[in-house]
Amino acid sequence: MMIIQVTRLFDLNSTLQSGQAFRWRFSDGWFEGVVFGNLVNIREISGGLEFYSSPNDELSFRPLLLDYLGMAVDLDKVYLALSEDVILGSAIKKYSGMRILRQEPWECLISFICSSASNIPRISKNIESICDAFGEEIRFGSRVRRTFPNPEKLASVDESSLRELGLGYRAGYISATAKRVSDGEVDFQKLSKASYEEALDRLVSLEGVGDKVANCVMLFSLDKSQAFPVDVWIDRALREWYFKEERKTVSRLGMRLWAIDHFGPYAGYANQYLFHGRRLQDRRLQI
DNA sequence: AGCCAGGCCCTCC
DNA sequence: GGAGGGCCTGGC
Repeated sequence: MMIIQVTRLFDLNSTLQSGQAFRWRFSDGWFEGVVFGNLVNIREISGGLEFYSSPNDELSFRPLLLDYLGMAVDLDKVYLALSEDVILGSAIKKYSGMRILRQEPWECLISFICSSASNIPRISKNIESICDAFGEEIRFGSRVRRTFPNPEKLASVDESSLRELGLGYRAGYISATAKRVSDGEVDFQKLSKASYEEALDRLVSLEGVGDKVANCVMLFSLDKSQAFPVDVWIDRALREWYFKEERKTVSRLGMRLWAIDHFGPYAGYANQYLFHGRRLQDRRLQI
């Protein structure tokens, strides 16, 4: 067990339950998840975080965890840049401390390929099934979870066995993308350093990856804070809160271009707050 | 029963 | 270039 003192603004709940990542489970006041090959239990305590990790010891895992949680970013600076926008200002106040995760790109990519025409419970189930079938076991006391399988592993299984997991038509996309990634066609390290446009071009060349999915991957795993994924929720939020007067309909691509221009280098944070706010406004949200 | 979902891809205009 | 239909599966 280890306790981390956190002086920075942070809210674990909204960070882990705002649809960015799909392997966190909440029970008895703790979140349990699998990141960087570790089974992790974490909870927020006053003034900080308490966590367990396995198989790595907490001392060596701590920097990875903080990085994953997006703790390197100065949220006050982000808020300062965004809060001129009145609508965002109130969302920021409401969900203060919600951070953008920095996830592992490969898992993030496949997760959002799975997200197409789906919903969070199903996506979570799909990802967990993939791990159960092809990942490697990790134990922590009596708890057992499995890692997310690497590109080589997923490239080696055939599409039909993915379909059997209930992935539907996404199985073909996953299979094709896994092959291209394991062939070395995509270098996530490189994409993380590349420009937004360069990374976008590369990602949308993959099967099952369009503008929305690519922007999710860039925002949640490739350090592109201006990335602005436009899904149905953002579509609604912008239409209702920003384009109320507009007569003609704006396309999703148009929305993304507008948003990056309007919100600037932290458009991705704006996206996350708008997304979260608009979803919570609906009753029947499935967390 | 039939529609629609955290989209993408293909076809056709 | 952009609108429209099809696509797996599950839930209402």
